[in-house]
Amino acid sequence: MNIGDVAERSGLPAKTIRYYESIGLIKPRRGENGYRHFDENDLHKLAFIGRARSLGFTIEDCRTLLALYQDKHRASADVKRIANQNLKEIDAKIADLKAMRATLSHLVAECAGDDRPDCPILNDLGRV
Amino acid sequence: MNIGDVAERSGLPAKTIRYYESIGLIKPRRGENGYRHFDENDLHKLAFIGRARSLGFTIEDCRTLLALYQDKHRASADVKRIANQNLKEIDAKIADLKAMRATLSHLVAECAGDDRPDCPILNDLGRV
DNA sequence: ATAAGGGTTCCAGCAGGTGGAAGGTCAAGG
DNA sequence: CCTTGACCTTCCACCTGCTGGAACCCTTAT
Repeated sequence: MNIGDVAERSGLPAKTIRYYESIGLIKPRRGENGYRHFDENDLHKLAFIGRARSLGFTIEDCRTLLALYQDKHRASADVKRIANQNLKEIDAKIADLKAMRATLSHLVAECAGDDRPDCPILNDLGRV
Repeated sequence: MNIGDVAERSGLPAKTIRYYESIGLIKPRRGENGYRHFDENDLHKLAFIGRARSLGFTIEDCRTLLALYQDKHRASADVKRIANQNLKEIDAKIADLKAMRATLSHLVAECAGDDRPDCPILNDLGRV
């Protein structure tokens, strides 16, 4: 299939697919007319990358995971290690966001109808 | 204080602080010798930006949040609306991260993590 | 024949920095 | 007084992960 078909089926923009080829993530064949030609394996790989990216894996993670995906003799432990690392990073981000949310919502509550110049909340937000 | 001091105290690299000046987030004074000179207010702003950035806020978000942070007469409907908008965005980010986390942790739990080639994480990622 | 709707290339640019070169400044030690 | 080394300055290039646009070729239908 052409890039438009595989774009639709994988959910990735054609531009992004060309970019992925340019960095060597996929290697579609070329037809007589120069058009890229994608097979089912390419489609699976693209869907794989798209999903991994949406789960927060970097391109380099994707490269590693794809190699493991293609390697029939890989150990699942390798994959699990990468996924667990990602999980840790997600947890850290959630914790940080929750802390920020608490601070901001407190600020909103304190802010209402109060025009005193000195605000302890602002001091807290900017604390070093 | 000089950029090195404020870098250490804010936890931001000196390079990043110069970049923040270049885009107008902070405006440190300059000494006779051309060195940037930072006061406590600059330091607080930098610490604030650093925290907001680490939570996934864009630079433009930071600009808005800083205005909120600096506004001594912030007891207005406008300021409250901005803060509430940011709260909504935080909530959306938390929800996204939680969804990502749920998917990943489910996959990690399913994965044996041993040296066998069968890995549910990769199987799931390869779904079209 | 022509127009629409694919496809191709390359070049530029976004956010948000980071690294390095080339050079100016300052305080301490010999 | 001079040198050394740690600081500071500017500028320009590079990074990730795309995205947009120009300029052009290919295919198909009318």
